[in-house]
Amino acid sequence: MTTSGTQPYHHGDLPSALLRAAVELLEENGAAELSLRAVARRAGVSTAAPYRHFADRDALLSAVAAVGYQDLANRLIAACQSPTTPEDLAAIAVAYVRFALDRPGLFRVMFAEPCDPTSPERVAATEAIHGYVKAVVRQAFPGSDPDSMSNAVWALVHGLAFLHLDGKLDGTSAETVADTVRAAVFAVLTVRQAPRSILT
Amino acid sequence: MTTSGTQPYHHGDLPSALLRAAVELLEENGAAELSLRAVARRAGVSTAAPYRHFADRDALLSAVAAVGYQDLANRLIAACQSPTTPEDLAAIAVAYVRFALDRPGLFRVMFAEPCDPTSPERVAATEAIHGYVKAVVRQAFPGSDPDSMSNAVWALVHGLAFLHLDGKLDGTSAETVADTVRAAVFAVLTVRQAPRSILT
DNA sequence: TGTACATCAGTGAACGCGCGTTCACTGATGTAC
DNA sequence: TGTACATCAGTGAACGCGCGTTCACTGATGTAC
Repeated sequence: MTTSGTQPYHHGDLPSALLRAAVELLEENGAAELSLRAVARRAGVSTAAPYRHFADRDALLSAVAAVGYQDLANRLIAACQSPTTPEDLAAIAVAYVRFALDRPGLFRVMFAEPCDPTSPERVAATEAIHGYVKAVVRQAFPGSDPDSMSNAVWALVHGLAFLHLDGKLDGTSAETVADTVRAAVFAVLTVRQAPRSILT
Repeated sequence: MTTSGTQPYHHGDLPSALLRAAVELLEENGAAELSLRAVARRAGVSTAAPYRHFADRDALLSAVAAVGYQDLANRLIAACQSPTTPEDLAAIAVAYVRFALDRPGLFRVMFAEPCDPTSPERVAATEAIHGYVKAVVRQAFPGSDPDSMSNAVWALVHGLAFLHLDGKLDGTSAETVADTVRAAVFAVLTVRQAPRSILT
C-alpha cells in the first residue's frame, strides 16, 4: 500500500501520501489514536517531514477528518441518489452505519476528535452532510419541519452507528447490522403502527 | 474537592477516592483522556498506589465507566419514572443529552473507550440501560416491536447526545439543546403529521 | 546551451515530556497469645 | 493488658517508551542570465 521501492528524493506528493498513511493506520488500529510519528513512518519519511505541509498534529487530523467526510458523503450518495420510499431511507441509514463499522478509526476521528470546530474544511464538511440529510428529509417527509426532522434522522443514524461501534448492539455480521438498522428505521417510520403507508 | 489536609497514612478508602478523582478530572478536561498518574496525583497519593486496587489503567477506566452508567441510569429515572406521554419521553431524552453535555469526559469514557466489553460490570450496566429503554418503549409504544423500537429510541437519543457533544448541533445554551432534542423527538413521533395523537 | 544561485522539500539528531508499570521498601494495623 | 509478628496499603525512585516539536543541515529542483 505504501509507495515502496525507490522513492525520488523529493517525494512528489507528500501531503496526500501522509493523508493516505493516516487513513490506513486508522483503519488498521480501529482506534482513534494517531501519532504524527507513526504517520511519517508509514509514509516512509522522516519524523520532521510532515511539518513541511501541516502546521501541527491537529492540522493533519483535521485534514484526515475532511477526507473522511468526503468519503462518507460519497458513500451516502452512492447508496441512493434521491430517496423517496422507506426502503430508500433505510438503505442510506445502512450505508452510514456500514461506513462507521468499516472504518471505525476514521469515523471516530471525524466525530470524537476535539479538534478545532472552526476549521473551514471541517465546517464545510459538516454542512455538506447536514445539507444532504436535510434534502433527503425534505423529499421523504414533505410535511415535517425540515430542521427538526433532519436532526432526528441524522441523530438516529449516528446513534445506531456509535452504538454498534461500541458494541452496545449486536454487530457480529454485516447482515445482522443491516437488519438491525433497517428494523430501527422502519420502527420509527411506523410509530404505533400508523394505519397507512407513511411515505409516498 | 480533593480530600486535602492531613490524611491518615493509610488512606481509608482509596478505591473510591481514585474513582472520584478520575471523574473530577474527566469533568474538568472535557476530553476522554485520563492517565493513571494524573488520577493518583489528584487523589494525593503516589504513582504506584492505584496498583494496590486496580490491576491496570483499563481496570480503573472500566470502574469509572460503571460509575458513569449508574449515574446516567439515576438521571434518567429521576427525569421520569413511568413515561406515557410524548412529553415524558422528551423529558427523558433531554435528561440523556444533558448528562452527556454536563459530563462529556465521563460520557466519552463510557462509550468510546475500546475497553473490555466482556467486563461484567460493563455488561451489567449496558443491560440496565437497555432494559430501562425497553421498558419505557413497551409502555409508550405497546404496538411496536419492542426490540427494534427500543434500539431506535436509544439510538436517536444517543445520536443527539453525540452530535451535540461534537458541536454538530447548536449547543450554546441548555435551553437551545433541550428545545432541539424535544423538537427532534416530536418530529419522529409525529412523522408525516400523523392525523391522530400517536401516543395514549 | 551552460552555469550560478535561490528555493524548498526532506533529513536526522536532539529537546523535554508524561506516560504505564515495577520494585524493594516502610510504616501502620490488627491479631494471637 | 502487653508484646511479637504477619499483613497489607502506600512510598518513591527507577525502567523504558513513544510522543510532538525544533533545528541546523543537505541535496534536488528550477529559474535567470
